[in-house]
Amino acid sequence: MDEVVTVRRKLMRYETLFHTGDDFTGLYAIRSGFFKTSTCLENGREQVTGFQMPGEILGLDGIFDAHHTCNAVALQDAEVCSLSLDRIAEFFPLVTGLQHHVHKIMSREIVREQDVMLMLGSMRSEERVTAFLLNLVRRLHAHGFSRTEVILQMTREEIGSYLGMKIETVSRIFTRLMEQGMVAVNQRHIHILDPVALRQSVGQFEGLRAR
Amino acid sequence: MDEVVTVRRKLMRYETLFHTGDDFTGLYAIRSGFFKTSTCLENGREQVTGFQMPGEILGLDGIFDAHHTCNAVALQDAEVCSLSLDRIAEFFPLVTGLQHHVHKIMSREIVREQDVMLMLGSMRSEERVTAFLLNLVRRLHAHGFSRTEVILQMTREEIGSYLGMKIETVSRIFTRLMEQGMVAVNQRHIHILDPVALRQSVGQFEGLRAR
DNA sequence: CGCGTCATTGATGTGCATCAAGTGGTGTGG
DNA sequence: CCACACCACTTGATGCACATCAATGACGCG
Repeated sequence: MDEVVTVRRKLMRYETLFHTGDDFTGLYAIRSGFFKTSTCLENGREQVTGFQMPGEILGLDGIFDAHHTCNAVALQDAEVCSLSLDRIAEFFPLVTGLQHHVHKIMSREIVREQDVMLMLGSMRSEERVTAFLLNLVRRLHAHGFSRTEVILQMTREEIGSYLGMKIETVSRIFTRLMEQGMVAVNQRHIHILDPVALRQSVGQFEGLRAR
Repeated sequence: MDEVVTVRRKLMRYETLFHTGDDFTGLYAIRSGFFKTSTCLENGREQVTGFQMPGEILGLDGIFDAHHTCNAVALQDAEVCSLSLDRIAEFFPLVTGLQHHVHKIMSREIVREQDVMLMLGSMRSEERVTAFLLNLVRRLHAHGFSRTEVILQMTREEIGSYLGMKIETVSRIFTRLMEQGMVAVNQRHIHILDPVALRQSVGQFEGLRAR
């Protein structure tokens, strides 16, 4: 895989990796740091479309018409590797299965977004927040972090924008979960106290495929 | 492209093309007929994740872990072509750009789902229905159908499931749009009377990228 | 016709948004 | 070191959009 890495790039907190409308030049593998993607609505407000962490891929949206359709912003100081699709294609005859790997990454993205659609379409707000938290700790744990402690890299506003609810509602739900003893919340520091109860509170969706 | 078509298959109305959990064998290009994709929630209810029409591709969700994660059901008698990804890969050295074409299709799917997420996360229900209608006629028009007349292939229930609202709300919004003179609704026959007003009623989202 | 499915319409309830005020942590300048 | 401002966040009061519950209507089919 190192063969297709063209450039490394460091970003400072709040620096933008690419903007909506930028020419697509290739994908980005996150080596360190935490990102958000968002799109700008007409009225100037932004809607967060996803959060990405080390080990994940950014930029798949730009392949379609060679332009990006969202903004990608680092929420922490971060480092990424540029991957050129051309290089991947070039190496394909040699590295059988690499092409297939790209398909898998894209398919996973499609499936994941279907899960978010499901969540937005049919969960109540408390279920969305718990699903969000559980998804976050699972992905972090997959990369070696704690499965009970999270330090959120995003504001309540960004969480709300992603989950389709207002900042006040996010806040109220955090306090409610705290009152029920499921989590301990202190600023952006979240301690998962009762993962079983959390999963139950996601309700009929606890069966959502883990990824 | 004909080279990668392995099999044609005819389906009757309400017949299932693939189920959740089925082994992934390849993609399907819709030649005729109208499909829905859905996933089953724990309690047995279903959530519709998309509608597909001739010229579109089904099955991208199955690439990730070689199993499908949703059901695809024909809403009309339909015909599809099976496309084997292996065959595509096999032909890749010969047909340069075909691989890239697959990437584009997958990227478009990712971008489209981001739009649905946006819609579910930040539109009110009247905006969702109008956005849904406009999206439908645009896609149909792209395939040679009228841009003012639609015959819905799905029930109100399925529309509601897709848009994240209840059947009664869907119904009320259709009558409201009719009262405002934007559309004429007769059962599943929809006549777009005032596309300009419809687009305005989508509000700040009229700028959503057309695809 | 009588039944089943799908859709419409009305009455009522509730979850979340909205509006508004207050808290606490952090940084800055006097 | 404190006063002040600023920001992210919390908390409370009120309103509205949509869900829920219930009844009725329209169409197709045996």
